[in-house]
Amino acid sequence: MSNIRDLAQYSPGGIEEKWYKAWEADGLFAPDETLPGEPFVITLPPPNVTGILHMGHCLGNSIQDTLIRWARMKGRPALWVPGTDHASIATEQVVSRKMAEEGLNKREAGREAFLERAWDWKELTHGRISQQIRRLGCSLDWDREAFTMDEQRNRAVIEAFVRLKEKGLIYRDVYLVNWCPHDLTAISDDEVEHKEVEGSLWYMRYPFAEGEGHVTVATTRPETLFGDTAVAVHPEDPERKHLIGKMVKLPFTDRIIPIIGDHHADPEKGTGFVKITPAHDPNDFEVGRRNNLEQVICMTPSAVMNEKAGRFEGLERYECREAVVKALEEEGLLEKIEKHVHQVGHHDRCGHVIEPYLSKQWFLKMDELAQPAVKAVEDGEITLFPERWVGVYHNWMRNIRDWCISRQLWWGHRIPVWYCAECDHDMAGSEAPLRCAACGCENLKQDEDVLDTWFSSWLWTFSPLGWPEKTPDLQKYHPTTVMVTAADIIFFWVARMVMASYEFLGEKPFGEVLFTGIVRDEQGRKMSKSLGNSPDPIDLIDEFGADALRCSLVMLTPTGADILFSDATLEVGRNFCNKIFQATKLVLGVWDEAGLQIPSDRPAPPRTLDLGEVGTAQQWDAEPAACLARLWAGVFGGDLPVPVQDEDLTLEDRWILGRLLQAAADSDANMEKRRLNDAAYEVFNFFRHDFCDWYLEAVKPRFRDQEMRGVALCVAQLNLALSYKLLHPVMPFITEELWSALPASQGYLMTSSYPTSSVAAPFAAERETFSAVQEIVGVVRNLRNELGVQPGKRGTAILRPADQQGLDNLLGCAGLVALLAKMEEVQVVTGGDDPSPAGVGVAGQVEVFLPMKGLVDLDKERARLEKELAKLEGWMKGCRAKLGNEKFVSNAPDHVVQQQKDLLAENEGKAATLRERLAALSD
RNA sequence: GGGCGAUUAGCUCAGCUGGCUAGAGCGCUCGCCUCACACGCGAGAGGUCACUGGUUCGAGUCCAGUAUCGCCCACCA
Repeated sequence: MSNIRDLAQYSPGGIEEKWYKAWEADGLFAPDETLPGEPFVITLPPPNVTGILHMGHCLGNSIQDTLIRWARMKGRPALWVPGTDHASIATEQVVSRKMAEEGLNKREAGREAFLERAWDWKELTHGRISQQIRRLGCSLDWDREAFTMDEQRNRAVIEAFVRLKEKGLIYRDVYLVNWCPHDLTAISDDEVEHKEVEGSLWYMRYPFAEGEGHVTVATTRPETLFGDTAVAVHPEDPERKHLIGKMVKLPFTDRIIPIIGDHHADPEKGTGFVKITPAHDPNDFEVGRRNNLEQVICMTPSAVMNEKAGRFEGLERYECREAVVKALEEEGLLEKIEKHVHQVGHHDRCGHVIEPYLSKQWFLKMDELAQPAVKAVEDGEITLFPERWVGVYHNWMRNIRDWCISRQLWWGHRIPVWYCAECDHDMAGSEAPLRCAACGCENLKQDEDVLDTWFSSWLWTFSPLGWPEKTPDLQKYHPTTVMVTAADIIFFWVARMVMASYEFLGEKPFGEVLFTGIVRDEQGRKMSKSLGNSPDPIDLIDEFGADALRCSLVMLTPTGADILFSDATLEVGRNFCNKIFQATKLVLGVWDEAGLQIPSDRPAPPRTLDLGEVGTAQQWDAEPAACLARLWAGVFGGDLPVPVQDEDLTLEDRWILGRLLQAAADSDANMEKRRLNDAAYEVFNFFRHDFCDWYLEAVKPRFRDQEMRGVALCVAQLNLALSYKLLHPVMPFITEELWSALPASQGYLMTSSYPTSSVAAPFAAERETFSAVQEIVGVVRNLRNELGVQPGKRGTAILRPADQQGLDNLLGCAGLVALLAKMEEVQVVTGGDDPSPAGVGVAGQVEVFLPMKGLVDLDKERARLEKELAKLEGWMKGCRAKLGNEKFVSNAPDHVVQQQKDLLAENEGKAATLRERLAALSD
């Protein structure tokens, strides 16, 4: 970026595309198999090909890319496998809707035509989605891209189905399933969303078949009475058990049904009598099985009453409900109506009320599959983060129910089962069999239905790696390292992936699961397409840049909590990008003026960078120049462009190097702990506050000095370079761009080293001195502001340390204090009378005077001092009480006690100064 | 009905193993276009850490309970 000095502000436009293309063209997204480290592998949770990506995807993808880039830089073969999900029912709905908009009907068009449309749609959305992912900067290995319904994945699905069927875990049964009358398909338990609904409880009378009287049953669904085949009472119900065996007449029909005894009936609930509708209620279905009751279906698949409803035939279920209630009332069979709030199941995809419906479906037995999956999490073989999800996971696993895997849809993996037209024998396989294995006839027909979309997703850690073939990828990269996903699909997906991997490969699918929060808008609503409150990430990237978006998302994402998202949060990231840019601009400008030369034939820097090998704290302290040279070689390769002696390294140089190495170590430690937000914040704060606000301000005079600037430039450039390295996983584009602009850099930042460290940061003494300087500068600035000194007015500040050691430390810092506090002169004195009139403050053990030549408003100054003194005294009172408490002194660790003593002494000194000052002012 | 989470400055949230005179960003107030940056710099104001008890020398941090909000699970009498 030769024009870096010409740009007023950082602008990501163009830069992002440029680098993404370059990375891809140079093959940097593929795992570098020459690296010795342990592979780091993620399979991207495949987005649905239903539309475009939303903010939730951006969050998850940013986190994954951050992890992958970090691991890659640390020298591990890093593989991130892209893919998309066919999303059976969701896509089918979208495509049907599109067709409806054109006046077409899915069923009239037919299966083939519909599938053609669906594939077209898939092509379109896939293109859009992969474009979005690229814009975000995700370093996915596109050569390994997979689609849950492509040929390879189809083979995997069929293989899985056939194996499970042969094992006897897949069975077909007539069962009461969750049926969506809108989409006309069965769905799994997990796709049912329970919502609270204000309904009513209707008390209906069923007259005895013989004689007078009736029983009263309470129901929330009067329309299902046409499916009733019994009334149940508890077998030990003393009030009612004598009625068992009697018959009652079902209103509006000519049927009579028995009163039976079944423990499902609760004497305490309702009237104690329960109508039993085996074909329309899950409990009643069980009761019916236990008691061999007839199953009477009284609705069509669309939830319209059928011929069993007599004169109510043809009414939609809710119309029928009203009509039945009215009719009951007219006939005196309605005893009462109560308001009743209850949970009603809705289809999570279309929102329609689920109808429990009797139909023949394929199921997968789950309890056996769940065993190893439970054990893996119990044993810590797989860790879930945040940990609280472990309980949720186990609770589901231990109460697992069989999975209904067939769907009455077209878009999906067609169930690989063929039925014999003669004997109804069924055969599973990857291809159509020639003849029936049972009777030999050749009239075979494939199942019309498709598999639940999650039946392909649950293979996702290994199907993209080539399973069922034993590919090299599968051997090298499975189990994967980490799965990053939102917790709302822990059952649909995460739990099932664990089961599938143990079942088919005998090993875990991943070592850890990282649950992200849900992205919400400013009102706290979940961002969703239906609400229309999710911005198009492309628009945000256009406006703020991908780095800004990623940076804001990662910094805002605490450990798995939901995050509120708004444009304001993006400004943080954008502004930070500009800050990095500006700091670089300053350093490069000075570099150019200095005309320092970097030899072009220097060696390349090593692929890994262990800061501990560069120097321990002791080595840095003893021979800083040598350590600096090693750090330079580790980051840039080759030698420092200027000779550096130990004494060339100033206080601020040593301080910033110490802080830099500390930030690097902390940042990596936080990445290891998956506290990405802390890692990002660490560098953010280091760069913005330590490096820009203090270091760059402190070295500006040296930057203007021909003799001095060489060393400062080297230190500054190292700080920039290491900051880029630390920030690259989160903000890949701007860091790559600025890295390439550094005179000393070589190669791609993306595949350069990420610093690691296990040693303490150096320059402890210098860091202490510098923070004393910071405190003094703070006090001077505060005095200037509080006393209303004009900004342009540079006066004299007088520092009076408490002791000789303080004096020695400070003598060399006077210039630095003057520079940073914008004073003409800073004097360091011992003893003597207080300068007066002057503003007074205390920084640690140092008294700070700002002589004001009669300009001070005495009342204002007194008030200021009193306020400060009061605050101090309040604290000291508490502290003395603590130190006076024998138990504290004997029980608390020594360093804590000592720390309190030191603080007290310091504050007592401060208070004394303030009191003296107050007394002087009162004279 | 069962379970989980949240409750800290006006707003959004950090605060990981108890030692904090409780932090950040945004917003607000005051002063600055200081030769990298107004997407900026400097200085401030602002909090009984939801409530009640307990453990402890010491609790925002641990325990018990209460309240409010949110989420998940559960067979819709």
